[in-house]
Amino acid sequence: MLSANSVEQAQAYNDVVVAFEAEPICLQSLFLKQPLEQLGVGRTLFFEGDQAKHLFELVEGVLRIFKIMADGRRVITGFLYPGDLVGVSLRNRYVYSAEAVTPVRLRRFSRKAFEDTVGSSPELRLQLLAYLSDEMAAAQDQMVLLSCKNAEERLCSFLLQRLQRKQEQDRSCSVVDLPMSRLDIADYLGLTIETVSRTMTKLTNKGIVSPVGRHSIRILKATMLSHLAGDGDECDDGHPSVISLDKARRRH
Amino acid sequence: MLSANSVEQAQAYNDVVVAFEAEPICLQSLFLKQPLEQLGVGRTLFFEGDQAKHLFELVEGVLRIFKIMADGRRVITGFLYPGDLVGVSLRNRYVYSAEAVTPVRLRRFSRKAFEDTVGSSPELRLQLLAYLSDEMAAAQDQMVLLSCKNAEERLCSFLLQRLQRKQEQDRSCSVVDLPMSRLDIADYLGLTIETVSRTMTKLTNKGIVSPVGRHSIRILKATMLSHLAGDGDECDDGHPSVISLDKARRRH
DNA sequence: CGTATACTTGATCGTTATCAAGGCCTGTGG
DNA sequence: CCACAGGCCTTGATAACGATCAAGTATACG
Repeated sequence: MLSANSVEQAQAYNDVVVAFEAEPICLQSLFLKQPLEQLGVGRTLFFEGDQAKHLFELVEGVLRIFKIMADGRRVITGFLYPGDLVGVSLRNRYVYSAEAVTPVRLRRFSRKAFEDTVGSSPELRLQLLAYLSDEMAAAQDQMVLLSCKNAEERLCSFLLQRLQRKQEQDRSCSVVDLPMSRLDIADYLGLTIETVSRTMTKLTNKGIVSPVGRHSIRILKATMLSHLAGDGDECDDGHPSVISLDKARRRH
Repeated sequence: MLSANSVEQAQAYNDVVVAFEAEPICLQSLFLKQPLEQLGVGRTLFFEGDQAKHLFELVEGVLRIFKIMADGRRVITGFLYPGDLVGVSLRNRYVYSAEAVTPVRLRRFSRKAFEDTVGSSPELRLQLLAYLSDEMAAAQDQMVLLSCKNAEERLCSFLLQRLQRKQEQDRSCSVVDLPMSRLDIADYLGLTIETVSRTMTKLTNKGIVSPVGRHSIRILKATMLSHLAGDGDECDDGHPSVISLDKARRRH
C-alpha cells in the first residue's frame, strides 16, 4: 500500500472526476485524489435506506455491514477491510448499514462520478463486474455456511477467512487479529455470543488455536482448521468431486 | 458462432410492442434471435466449476441453482423463473450448478458476445448492474432468513415470495404453484423435509393456507403470512425505525 | 482503583434434526 | 380397471445442538 501522507494534500473537493493523466489501472486508484475522512469506533458511515449518493474506499480499519430486522435482530452480512469498496450499490438506496468496528479512514466518491468514470473505461468496467462477482460468491459461501454448518464449522470458516487475508500481506504469520466483538462474530455467523465463546474455548482445548489477548488469536494447526471448516479443502480441480450420496443428507 | 455485431444490429425484431429505439431495450431482448433449447426435468444445465462459456435466458419452467458441499450436503441458493438470466457469472467458471425443476425452455448466448454487446451500450450496462444488484439484495435477504428466522418464518417468507411473483402476472390470484419438491424447499430454506412438511401442516391448521394438490397451495390470509414472515411488513419509509434494543437479542 | 462492559462458563430448555413408520399419489403392467 | 411398486410426503418419537437464563471473571477505561 502507499503511504497516506503523500495523498493527504489532495484538494478537498468532494466530487472531483479523476483526471485521465495516467489511465487508472484499478478501481481503488479512482479514489486517490479524494481527501481522507475519519470515522470513530462504532460510528455509522450510512444507514440502510439512505440515499446512496456516495461510495467509499476503505483505506484503514474495519467496517461491519449489517441489516436490522423488524424486531431488532441484527445480521452482519460482512466485514470490510482496507482496499475494499463500500456501498457499491447500484440501487438508489443503500441496502445495508455500515459501521466502524475500529477507527476507520476512507475516501469518498460521488456515485455519479464513479459511474461516469467506470462507464467510460472498459478496463474499469471489467474490474467492477469482477468485484461484484466476488461479492456475490462471498454471499453464496455465507449462505452455505448459514444453511449447513454447525457452530464449530462456522467459527473455523471465519478464522480461516481471517487467516487467509492476513497471509495475503504477511506470509507465514499465524497470529490473526479479531478486532470485532464476540457479538459481531455471533451476528455474522448466525450464533450467540455464548456459543461463539464456548466454541472458541473448545478449539483452544483441542490445541488448534491459542488466544493472544482477547482480540487476536494464534492459529496452531491451520490444516486442522481448514478441515474442520468443512469446505472440502479447496480441491480446486474443476468439478466438485461426485459425492457418494449415501450420507449426503445430514444437516449438522 | 455469432459475432457481437450481428446481434447488435438485430434491431427490435421482437414481436413485442415498444421498440421506439433501434437499440435493444432490455437484456432479455438480446436473446430473441437465439434458438429455443429444451431441458428435461432433473437435467443439468451446467455444473459448478464448468467453464462459463455461455449464459442463458430462462423462457419457460423453473431452475434450481445450488452448491454441493464436500460431504454431499446441498444448498439451493435460489430458484429461477421465466425472464431470469442464468449464469451471469463474471468469473471464468460457474460458481454454482443449475438443474431443471420442471421442463425448461431457454435461449443461449455466448458470454463473450454478451459482454461485448452489453459493454457497448450504456443502457444495457445499467440494466446489467441493476440485475446484479437485485441478485445481491436477494442473497442478503436469504442470509437474513438463514441467520435469524425460525422454520415458520422461513416457510412464510418463501410462500410470500412465490405469491408476489405470481401476482406480478395475475393480480388477485391466490393459488401459487410449488413445482419444486419438499426436498428442494428444505435445501433452499436450510431445513429438513420433515420440518417443511410439519410447518406446512401447521400453517394449514391455522387457516393461513390451504393445500391444492401436492404442488400448489392457496393463500387464504396473505396479510397473516406477511406478518409471520417477519420482514417487518416493508414499512419502506427510509430508515428502518430505530428499535428498542431491549428484546433485540433473540435468535429464534 | 473502581466501575462498567465484555467475555466465559454452567445449567436448563426448546426448536429442529434425526430415526422410524405409515399414507398417499403416480406410473406401469397385468 | 385394478394391483403393485417406488417415490414422495406426512406424522410420530426421540435426541442433540445451540439458545436462553444465570452467575461469575477478566479487561478496558474513567
